[in-house]
Amino acid sequence: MHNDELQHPHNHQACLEQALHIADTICVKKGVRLTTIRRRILELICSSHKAIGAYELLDLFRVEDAKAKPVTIYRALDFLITAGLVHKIESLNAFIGCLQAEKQHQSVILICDQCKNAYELNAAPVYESLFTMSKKIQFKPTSLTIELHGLCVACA
Amino acid sequence: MHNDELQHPHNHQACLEQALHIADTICVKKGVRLTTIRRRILELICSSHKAIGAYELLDLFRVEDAKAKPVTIYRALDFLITAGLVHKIESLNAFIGCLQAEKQHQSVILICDQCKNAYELNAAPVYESLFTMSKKIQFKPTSLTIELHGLCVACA
DNA sequence: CTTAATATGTAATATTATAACATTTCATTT
DNA sequence: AAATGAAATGTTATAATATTACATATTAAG
Ligand SMILES: [Zn+2]
Ligand SMILES: [Zn+2]
Ligand SMILES: [Zn+2]
Ligand SMILES: [Zn+2]
Repeated sequence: MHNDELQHPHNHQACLEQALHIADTICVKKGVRLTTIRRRILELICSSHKAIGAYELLDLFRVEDAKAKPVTIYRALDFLITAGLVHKIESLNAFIGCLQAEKQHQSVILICDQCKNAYELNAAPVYESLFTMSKKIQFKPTSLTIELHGLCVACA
Repeated sequence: MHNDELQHPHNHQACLEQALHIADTICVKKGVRLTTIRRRILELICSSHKAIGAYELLDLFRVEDAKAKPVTIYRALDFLITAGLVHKIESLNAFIGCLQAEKQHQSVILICDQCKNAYELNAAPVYESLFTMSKKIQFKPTSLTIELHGLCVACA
């Protein structure tokens, strides 16, 4: 999966399968359990590149499990985010699957406000620059959120 | 007001007065109305450098107007944010006053997760870098959120 | 003063997220 | 295989954040 594929039609079935396969591998490696529920919710999130909200996810999940509750979704999200398989987009209160969870990455999220597709772009120099700046003022960084809204090439 | 003042004791009364004065000026220049409510809410936000939530703000505002409702706060926030006088910190669902509203600025927000102080640091090169990246993939940026969490020098 | 636009009041509700405690499932030890 | 303890899930309730809709009041302009 390359970044540019996300802006164009692509074989998304393969894209999804890869994400799930990587998730399996990572969870085995980390010794954590990608249970049926967790895996299914990851699958729902990765079923497109659009950012999806927790309650949208709940609606989808309820197709199979009519009496699922919000906390089911939030627990799975918590697990998936901690495992690095999903990212929260703070400015949307929505979630996307990570397509490069297997490797350490320093990414920014680009969000098309028209089509809602969101994807990560590697931006190591940006992180470098920010960490250098914070070092100068003796600020100890722990986590960084970078979200760029706009219009993708397809929607512009 | 210099950035480093925010990490150290400073004359915050002057800091607050300056923020309100700049707000007055900007609203006159823009031909918008900084009403009593709006100005008071800005004053409450700027009463410290800690990020403050809408309902915290409501509690403070209710000391003077016992029957104020959430929408009063959200309307004022909407106005103040549009005017560039306040920024929302997406990763906290909280708000801070902007100390450089009079000039165009490209800033990142540094948030100390211990003391909750949050302040803006100019980071034009970071914006440059991100805009260059997005240009390459023909993404048209409209807005950018950069929030760096960590520990400030006082809390480390 | 009248008018139209803007701001505020008021009530209800939508959306996002977590707390608390019971029960079940799973892996490990005996 | 049974006992144990930890992790996951079920269930109910509620907290926290934010908006909609419509009525009334205030303001600026003609
Ligand atoms: Zn990622
Ligand atoms: Zn788009
Ligand atoms: Zn100050
Ligand atoms: Zn600012």
